[in-house]
Amino acid sequence: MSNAADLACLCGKCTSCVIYNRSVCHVASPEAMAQLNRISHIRKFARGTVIQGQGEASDIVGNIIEGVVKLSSASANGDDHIVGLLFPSDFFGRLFAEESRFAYEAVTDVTLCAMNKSGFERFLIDHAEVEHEMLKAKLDELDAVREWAAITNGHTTMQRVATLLFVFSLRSRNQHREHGDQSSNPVVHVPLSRRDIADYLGTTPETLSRNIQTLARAKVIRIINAKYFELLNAGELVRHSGESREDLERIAAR
Amino acid sequence: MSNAADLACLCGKCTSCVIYNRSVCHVASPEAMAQLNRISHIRKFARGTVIQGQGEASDIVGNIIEGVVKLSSASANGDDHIVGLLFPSDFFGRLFAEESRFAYEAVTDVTLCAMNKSGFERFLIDHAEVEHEMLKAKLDELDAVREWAAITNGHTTMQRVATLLFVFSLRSRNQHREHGDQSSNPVVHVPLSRRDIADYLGTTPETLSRNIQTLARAKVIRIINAKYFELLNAGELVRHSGESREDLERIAAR
DNA sequence: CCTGGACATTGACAAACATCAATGTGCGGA
DNA sequence: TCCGCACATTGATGTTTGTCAATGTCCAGG
Repeated sequence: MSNAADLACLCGKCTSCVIYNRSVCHVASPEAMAQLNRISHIRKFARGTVIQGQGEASDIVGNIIEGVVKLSSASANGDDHIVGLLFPSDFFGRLFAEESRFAYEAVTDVTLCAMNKSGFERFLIDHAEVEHEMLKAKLDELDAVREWAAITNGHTTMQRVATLLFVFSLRSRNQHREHGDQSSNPVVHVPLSRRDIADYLGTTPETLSRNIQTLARAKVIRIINAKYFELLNAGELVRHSGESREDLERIAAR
Repeated sequence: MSNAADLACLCGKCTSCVIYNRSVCHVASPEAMAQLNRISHIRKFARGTVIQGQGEASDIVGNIIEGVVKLSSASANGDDHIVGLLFPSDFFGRLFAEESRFAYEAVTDVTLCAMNKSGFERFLIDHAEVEHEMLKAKLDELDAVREWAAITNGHTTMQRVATLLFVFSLRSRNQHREHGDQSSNPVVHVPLSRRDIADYLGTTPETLSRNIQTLARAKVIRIINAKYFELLNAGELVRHSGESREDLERIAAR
């Protein structure tokens, strides 16, 4: 069927889940949590796995525990575009629809807290407080998608590249700080291939590469390897993005 | 305060409202409907009015009865982009947030079924069935925004222009048919200025105009005036859009 | 350790697009 | 009705970007 390894739920009580505080689950009552424990199970998907194809029946939903999932749409003429990226604690899948409008693909190895779609839909009927939280999360997501659309739309490729790098630098800040070297420059981890980044930014790998190299030559970043960058001059990166720092921080916070 | 004329609710019972069947209200019970009648009132805004500014406190929500509202975002460097258009039966405003991330502006004269934001939020607590419908609507909207982002992102300006014209032709089909002349070609009404269309498509008025004129020279459309077009060759328009007809119809249905 | 293949980079060129500037057009107010 | 102003169109030009092709680099598997 799928490349996923199905396991029994290993997370014990949801309250000890690593993403509990950031996911919609945190508003669930103890009774609701117990029911969530019953209907959810951990599933792992290897990097590159198409978890759900575009137009396929939507039958699995849940929260991302670990890894990055890309949401993409292929148009009639063949080229596909990434319309969203999902990170740990983001909700995965499409509720209340027969099929998924977009393809979900694991960009890194992914761990999912998965539930049967209709099972979770039934759960929501009895737990309006979770559905309420879901609505709030989706309203936030809607703003974020629109905001990202405004960025990819009217800006130069350089501005989009700078925006993406800076936003990812804010997101990976915590990980970096765990290493304890506050003195050195931040390290930005972008777990996407050049093609995926290009698809996300609405450009080509060639144009993207040229812009990254330009930033490197200008000593704004240093390319450690294809997926890791050292941020040498955050102020310059913000300047290249054409956005205000506050806007960038709001985008990163999502 | 605002340019709006405030009136007592003229729509009588919500069940006779012109957008009742398409709005979230249609799932409300008689009791809920009575309460909606109490907390809502009709407001009218003249073309060009900024109903809610970007970053302003969000205090008014509701349904659009008539007219078109644009949702736009101005970035730090000054240029603004239209990230969405709202049509009759669409929900207006941002629930569960202190301020609005985007500016709402009346593109045509607009009639709104308006409610106080916190009043409607309190209403939703007691009426989970309406909140449930709201969630479904927002999930659909999320798909639509992502789909539109995919279109504006990786396509040429001509493809975006053709897509917009064809989608608007499907939306204004009903209006046209009311005139009774099924024999003649469909008339497409685009109630936006060239600048607004350009902002929506992520291009400039000049490039937009050139593409429209190219379509006219190719006898795909005929320009009646700045906001009305006669559709001479729908098949060719679809071809220029680079999308399949099914995809375009789904986008139009929203 | 070597090798093959996928991925990233670089170069040269053509196409699409934005910009600046000028001209045309239509609508509403005097 | 006429006028003025905002809006739409058209033209000329430079920049950005996509495309095609070649080369370089990194990593996994033998």
